[in-house]
Amino acid sequence: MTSANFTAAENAIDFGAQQIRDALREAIVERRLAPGTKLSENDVGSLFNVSRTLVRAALQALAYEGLVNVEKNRGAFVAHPSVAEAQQIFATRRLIEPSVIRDAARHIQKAEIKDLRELLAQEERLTNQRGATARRAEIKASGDFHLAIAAITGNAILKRFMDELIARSSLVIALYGQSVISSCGHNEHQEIVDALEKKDVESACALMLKHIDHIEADLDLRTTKKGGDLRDALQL
Amino acid sequence: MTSANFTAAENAIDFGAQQIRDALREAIVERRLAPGTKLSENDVGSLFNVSRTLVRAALQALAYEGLVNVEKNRGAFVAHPSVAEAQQIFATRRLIEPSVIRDAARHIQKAEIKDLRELLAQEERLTNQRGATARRAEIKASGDFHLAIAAITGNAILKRFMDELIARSSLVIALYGQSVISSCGHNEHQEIVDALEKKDVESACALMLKHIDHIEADLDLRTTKKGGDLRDALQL
DNA sequence: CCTGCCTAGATTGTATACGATAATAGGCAT
DNA sequence: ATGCCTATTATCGTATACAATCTAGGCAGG
Repeated sequence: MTSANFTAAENAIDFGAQQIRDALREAIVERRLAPGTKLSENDVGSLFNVSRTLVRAALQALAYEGLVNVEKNRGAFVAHPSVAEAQQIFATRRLIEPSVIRDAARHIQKAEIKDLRELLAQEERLTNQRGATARRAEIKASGDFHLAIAAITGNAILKRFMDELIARSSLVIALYGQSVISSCGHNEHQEIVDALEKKDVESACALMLKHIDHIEADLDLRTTKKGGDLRDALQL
Repeated sequence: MTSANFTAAENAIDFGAQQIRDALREAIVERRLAPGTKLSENDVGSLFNVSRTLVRAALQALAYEGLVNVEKNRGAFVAHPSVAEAQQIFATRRLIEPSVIRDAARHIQKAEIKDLRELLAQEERLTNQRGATARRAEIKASGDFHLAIAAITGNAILKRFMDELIARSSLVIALYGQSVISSCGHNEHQEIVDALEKKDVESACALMLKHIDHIEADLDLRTTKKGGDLRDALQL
């Protein structure tokens, strides 16, 4: 095997299915891979210097998470959520996240509040930076905030559900988001942490709901499904 | 390969990964496969007359659902939820299902109430039957009731989350359930449907919460994790 | 010039082959 | 008899090979 001049081989890193999955996942969530992009097994495989076997495993996992669609005999594509899916994703978030933050508010400890504040600081830093990479990092950071709250509950299952919802939200925002101001108003995150610190459970809950509403309000879901498909065809 | 006297070969049905996954899933949920049972790739493959490739795909998917654990270089085993996991599963159900039934209560229509009543009738029929197969069908039916409610919301994502929670609940009940009376009190299901029919959202919500509490109360989670592993070793 | 069919190439679906790792059994020393 | 070590075996991890399917481009007919 030509282990000479490939970056992957240079670094001598051996990629497993898990790492491929994570790498693709991150690329999708940070929107470096546009929705609809085809993920050819060969191409991805040669990128990571692994056989199609591992790539397939990674793609199947991502398909289960809803981040890619695998069409039989056609291949895997970065998911392209329909308007209906987008609505369901946010409807689910509205159902779950208030419960999550209630649970988190009960369990939260000082160290965890400090961690959240650090995340906020990181977000602010990125907001003030400019450039594409900073924007991408900001997207991820704003999602990570919601995930950090889910992590506080100590409930691994809930955390995984949130992982999925946040990842898919990122796709929806990529497709239907209007303002460039990525996903989350940073201030709202801050207000939520303030409420958590005061152990004001109801406020935190209400703020979270309003926050989700704001995110969704920034979407343009009026587009008819047909129009979406047409645009899709043009993009491909 | 002795392709002569296997039922799979006789029926000449071609199994795909999806069908293998579903078959295993059903077997696990109906508790025909005890928690801890090893699912060897070779064995499963020869059972379905397919190569390990497809079996692996199915097992990976089930692993993602939390129904099997895959241990590196050791194989896949029917999941054996710890007490902590069991608590998380039910904690998550308590968080989500009230929201689900609230959403369902809003969207529900007459035809769907009728469908639910049919499910109840089916449950009752099975309760009155005796025999192992009837018990297994009853287990599945009682879970299907919760899934049917989730389906009413029309939210595919929520439905999938519930699929996972119900399936894993079945495992937990298999491990820690005390009374033989499987999982759900049938009466409670009926009361919930009654409340739904009256559009009494709050009652339905409260009943559901109480119902989940009852299911969990029937568990014996005092068992130390160590004891569980010991029993596991004996069962194998 | 456009439309429909047909062949060639590319891509996925599945099976198999080989290498790596962990479980197991047997022998040896204590 | 017991405990440790080693050789064997079985199972998993990954790559590759072959079959099936889809896509694209060209050619003939209208």
